[in-house]
Amino acid sequence: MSARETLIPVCDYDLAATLDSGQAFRWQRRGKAWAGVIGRRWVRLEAVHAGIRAETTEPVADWHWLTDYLQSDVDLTAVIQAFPDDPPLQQAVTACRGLRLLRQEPWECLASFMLSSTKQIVQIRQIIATLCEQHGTTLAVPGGEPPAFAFPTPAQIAGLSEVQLRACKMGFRAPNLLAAARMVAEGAFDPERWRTRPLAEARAELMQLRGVGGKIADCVLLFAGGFNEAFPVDVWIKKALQELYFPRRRASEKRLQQFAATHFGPQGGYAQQYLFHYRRTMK
DNA sequence: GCCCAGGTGAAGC
DNA sequence: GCTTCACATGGG
Repeated sequence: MSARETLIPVCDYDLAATLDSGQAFRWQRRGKAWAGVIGRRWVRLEAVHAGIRAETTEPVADWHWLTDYLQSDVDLTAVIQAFPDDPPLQQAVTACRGLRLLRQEPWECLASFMLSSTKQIVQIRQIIATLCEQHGTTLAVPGGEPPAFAFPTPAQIAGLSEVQLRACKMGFRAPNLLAAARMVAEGAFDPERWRTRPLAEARAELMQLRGVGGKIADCVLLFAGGFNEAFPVDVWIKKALQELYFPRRRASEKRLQQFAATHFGPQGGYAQQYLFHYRRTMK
């Protein structure tokens, strides 16, 4: 049975917080719903009482691509029970209950976070929107919807010049993205193979790319690879850790990194997302 | 104008 | 080892 719509039954899922939390950059609010692109499909999502209502352009027989992206089968209670039992984290969990991690497509996630360095989230969204509009494949959308575009493939980006990429306002990040796209297009880097390796190896593999350091690698490991123990340390997390866990004395960069890597356990990536969202939206 | 942004890499002590 | 700086661009 194919249909253009479905209901994904799920509870404890804050769709708005999840889609707007800075882990993915392509979701647009449309009233009570959200419009976006997953792979080569346009999608509209809306939180309803029984779960998440989804609508696509063409009829769909198997919705696994969407439930996998949304990670709607994850038992959030079990994830949160694996968190360390400390007051700051419990406070963030209480405030942001229902916040989830998505499972994104590896190339789009890698490229997106390569464009994220020292940019505000609103600006990252703008750069990526421009990149997709100018260089991504146009997708079919329902009547009345504005045009939608796929994220440009490695081959599409590899065929561009640095000047064309800089025209998307990505500045000094342009040569790094171009080099990565060319490596993928030439077969010198597989944007998916790292997911099958142990975390440390996968992280090292990603960090071979110029412009990918520890933080961006951790974002890709977490948001596209399902490495839930990955804990990206960015400026917001540094503020959160400093204020919540070291309020008396200033903690060094190294101390914060050490704490981040050891305190939060196997579901540290979820904990990171709660602390990140809490610090960014609650104060 | 000024400071900062989901950083990284290279150069300087 | 650790600290400082350049790198584009735009928001607040």
